[in-house]
Amino acid sequence: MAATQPGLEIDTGPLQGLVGYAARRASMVLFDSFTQHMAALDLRPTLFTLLSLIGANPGITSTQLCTELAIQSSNLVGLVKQLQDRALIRRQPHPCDGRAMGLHLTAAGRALLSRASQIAAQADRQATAGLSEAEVRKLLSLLQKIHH
Amino acid sequence: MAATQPGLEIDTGPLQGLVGYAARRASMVLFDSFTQHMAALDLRPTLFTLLSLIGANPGITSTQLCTELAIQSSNLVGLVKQLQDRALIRRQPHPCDGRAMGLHLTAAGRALLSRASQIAAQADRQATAGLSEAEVRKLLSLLQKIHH
DNA sequence: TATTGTTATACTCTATAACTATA
DNA sequence: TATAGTTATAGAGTATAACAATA
Repeated sequence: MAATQPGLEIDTGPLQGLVGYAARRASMVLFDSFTQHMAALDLRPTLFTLLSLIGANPGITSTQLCTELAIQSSNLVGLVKQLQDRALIRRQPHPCDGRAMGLHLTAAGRALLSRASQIAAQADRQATAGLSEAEVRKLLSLLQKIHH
Repeated sequence: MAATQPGLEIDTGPLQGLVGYAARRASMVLFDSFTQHMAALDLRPTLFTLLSLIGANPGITSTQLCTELAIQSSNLVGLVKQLQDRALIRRQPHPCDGRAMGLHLTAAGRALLSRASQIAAQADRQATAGLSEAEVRKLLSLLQKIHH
């Protein structure tokens, strides 16, 4: 007999009531949906996030991105380099701070972001297909309350 | 003048309406709270999850854990080894499948899980302190709808 | 043949420390 | 002295492929 009996229910024990566990599992579902939908554009969630923020905030600096996304500046370097190597962004000296570089989308970056935004919205809708529109809005609002 | 002006608002652009982005950011807050509260017990979220599932399902196998948590079996090996090295679990031959090993908590594992469960609940409450009890229940329900 | 568990490997993400150039 | 950005490095998390033992 096989050890794994498909019908057997697993008790999640003390994990059941934890928002942290539920949020992590839901994030995995959303992440998988995003990755599958975005495969053709070769954009991981992190790169899409960066592209979105640079697109919406032309001239934003690495430090500002780090603060907004709560990531370490040392970890941002490679990500920005990837976007630059793919010619999706360009770096310009900051007008009033010689240490900083402002980040801007290229035309290719704008085009990719436009397509990627639509795909990300589709991936999001698919992963939340079991929820009504009102539930999605409520969920967004509750998650944002935790973040801010 | 510094490039980063603290008062300047960042536009999150197309990320604003994405449940995936909101869930990831909320997960980060919950993860940080968990890590801080659990530092004394030296339990990462993953190890706590494993300990919880083994505690609630004595004799559970690696394959069952992998299915439940949606992780690869090759990645589970090291995690189980850590728990075993810390004498929190023991492995017993499965009664009716010579290939499988049933996982069980030791007395030390039960004691640690008991303390850790309380701390995890505290961490969860702190990260969701901005929500009412009804909102937390609603949030849990919506997140679980996405997962299942 | 299929499944359980394992090793090896590689890529991503994350965290820390040390460094440079400029403010 | 503090800040913007970089390099190097190490620890987790995650993915695939290949394998031995057993079903």
